[in-house]
Amino acid sequence: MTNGTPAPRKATRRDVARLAGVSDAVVSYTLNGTAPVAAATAERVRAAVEQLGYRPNQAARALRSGSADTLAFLVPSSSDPVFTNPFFGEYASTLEAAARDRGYALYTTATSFRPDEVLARFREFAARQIDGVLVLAGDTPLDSAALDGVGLPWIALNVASRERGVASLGTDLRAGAVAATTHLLEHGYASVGFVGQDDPTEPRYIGWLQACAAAGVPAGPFVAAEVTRPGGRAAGHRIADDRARVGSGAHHGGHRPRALFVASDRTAVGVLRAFHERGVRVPQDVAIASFDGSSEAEYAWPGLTTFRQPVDEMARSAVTRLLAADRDHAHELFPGELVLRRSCGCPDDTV
Amino acid sequence: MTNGTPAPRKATRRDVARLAGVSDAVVSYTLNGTAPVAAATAERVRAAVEQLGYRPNQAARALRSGSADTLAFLVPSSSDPVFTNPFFGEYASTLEAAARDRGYALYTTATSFRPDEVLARFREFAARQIDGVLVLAGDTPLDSAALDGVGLPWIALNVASRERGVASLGTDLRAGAVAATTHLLEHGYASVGFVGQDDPTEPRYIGWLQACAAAGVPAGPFVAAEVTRPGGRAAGHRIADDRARVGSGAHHGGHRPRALFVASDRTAVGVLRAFHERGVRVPQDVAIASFDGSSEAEYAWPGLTTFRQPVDEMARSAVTRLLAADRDHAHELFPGELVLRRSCGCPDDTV
DNA sequence: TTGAAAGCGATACCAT
DNA sequence: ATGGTATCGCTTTCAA
Repeated sequence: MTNGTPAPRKATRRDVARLAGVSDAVVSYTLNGTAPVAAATAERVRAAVEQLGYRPNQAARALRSGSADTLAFLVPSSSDPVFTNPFFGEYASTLEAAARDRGYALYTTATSFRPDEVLARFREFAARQIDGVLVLAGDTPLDSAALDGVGLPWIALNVASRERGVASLGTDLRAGAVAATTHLLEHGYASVGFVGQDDPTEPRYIGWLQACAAAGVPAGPFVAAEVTRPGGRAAGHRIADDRARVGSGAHHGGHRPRALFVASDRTAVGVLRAFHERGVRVPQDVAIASFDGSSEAEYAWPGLTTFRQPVDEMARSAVTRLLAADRDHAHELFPGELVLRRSCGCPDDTV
Repeated sequence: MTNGTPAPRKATRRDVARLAGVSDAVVSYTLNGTAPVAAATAERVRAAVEQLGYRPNQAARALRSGSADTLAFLVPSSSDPVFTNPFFGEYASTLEAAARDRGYALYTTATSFRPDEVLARFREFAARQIDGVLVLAGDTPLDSAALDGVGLPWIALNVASRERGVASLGTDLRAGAVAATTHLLEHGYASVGFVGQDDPTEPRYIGWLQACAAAGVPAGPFVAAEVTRPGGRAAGHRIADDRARVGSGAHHGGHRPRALFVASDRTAVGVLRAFHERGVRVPQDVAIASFDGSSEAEYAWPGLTTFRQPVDEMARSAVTRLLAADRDHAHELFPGELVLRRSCGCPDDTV
């Protein structure tokens, strides 16, 4: 096809009113519960609606009421094949369910991470009478002042830390890093290295340092890697070949670590790949714990021990807060949990 | 937050008209090119638009014109965590770009696979003045008559075969199965087994049989598996333990095959997992080729040789056909290509 | 409890 | 080339 029939001239509210023998207003009252309607009248209206297969025109409703009963989910992405963000699918799923539960539809849109593009999307949303925007921020820098200027409520998802004036939420990355690193240490490995972004202010980096310090072991080595599978693979090759160089903030390095905290599942999958290629065994030669709890950690080989981000809870909270009458500009931090699998040296894993 | 300012009272077309010193109509003419406008006038209008930051109200436009300039992407999913369809992300990405290129927004929605739910979504789309629907069908049965009744153009994505009266497209699964199986045979393996759904009419199953027949080798064994990672894992365990039973249409079985054509990457990832658990080496003990060309095949270990579905091309074609003035009810078949990696026994792979 | 009617903001037809 | 204006379908006062 494209299939499609000349459309049997859709019934309007007026048709319903006539058939039920009432005024237009009463139809509205009945359907929206905006005013009391006699039981008998309501019954006739409902029958007419049924008979005509009447569905209120949402465009008219939006025009009149200024609300399209729709939320937008905006996914800025730095790489070209958008929706590349691994969290996208998981968030989309729950956000849609949560929005629908509250009578809203969800409108999903990708964009480049460029501030002017993000702003342009916000403007488009406003023009479409959209009621609020959920932004999957990740590491995208957001120009909150400009976005606020559009006049749409919005909230940032997947954000690491509080920023003045922006509503946001995210997993407690630091605590997760502590949990993962500590677990590795409890296995008895003498030290734990870190693979992740080269950013000394990053909470996972900080958590790793803290856990090492708390255990009284030297932290290291630090191996810089992009948050991608190729980035992880490159880092893995450097480690396997004992070329891991000391990155910023590293305390020592240059020899292959016995255990590794990798800052994301994507990166860890790349590291695993590199290790396979070089014959480095996990966990026998190097143990690994990673971060995110995404599905790619589950079926990796060996299964990745990983700190799970509570995406569902975060998504539901995001919708609730976005729709709340009394809006806050807080940053909500969610706890996660460590999922144990084989890669850290634990005996078995469920899948 | 939720952030949001009291909204600086949005400018309407009337404000623009007044500021530019023209009538409402001229603003429309200028912006939409619906009628000739003097260059000087147009300039004044544009300046006013700029100055006021005017954005046409899309709800009003939709009400008046009957079109929201929006396409819907509907993803029926059988499992509860919706958006579980592995193609979802890839399609969403390209569909959105293609729609945007043509001035349409894309509205993404998940639903259960239940026919009445799908129908309900179509009705909702119609009420929202949506212009057309892209349905990611997969193996979802669609009640095309009922959907046509809604009066919305629609097209089914990811469909295996032509069905009367429905516009659809999909990869040539049979040809892909032939290519994958044949490649395995060319490696010199004496026979090639099949892991996939237990459905003798399935094109990949048929293609597998055909390729074996063409090479003059017995086809088998056939191992039934759900199109999921756990399904693949279970099948993999049966194979590794030499418990692979003869499924319907199988020609022989009961001993571990030397090579395997697996009908999807998801399934293959599960098989790989099972083989790792049992110490079956790929490709030394069993070679594997799979189907889809998704990103999970790329970083699996070993990298999966897989038949890539041309998702991008299909998505672009879907949008084009959906928007075409002269709608067809054809089924468009796309060729794919075999991506060689290590799992089939090829020497190396790029990643 | 019900009805009449005034818009919401844009489009497009009909004049001029 | 430009200006009036009816209209899209619905919500919501205001009166009755």
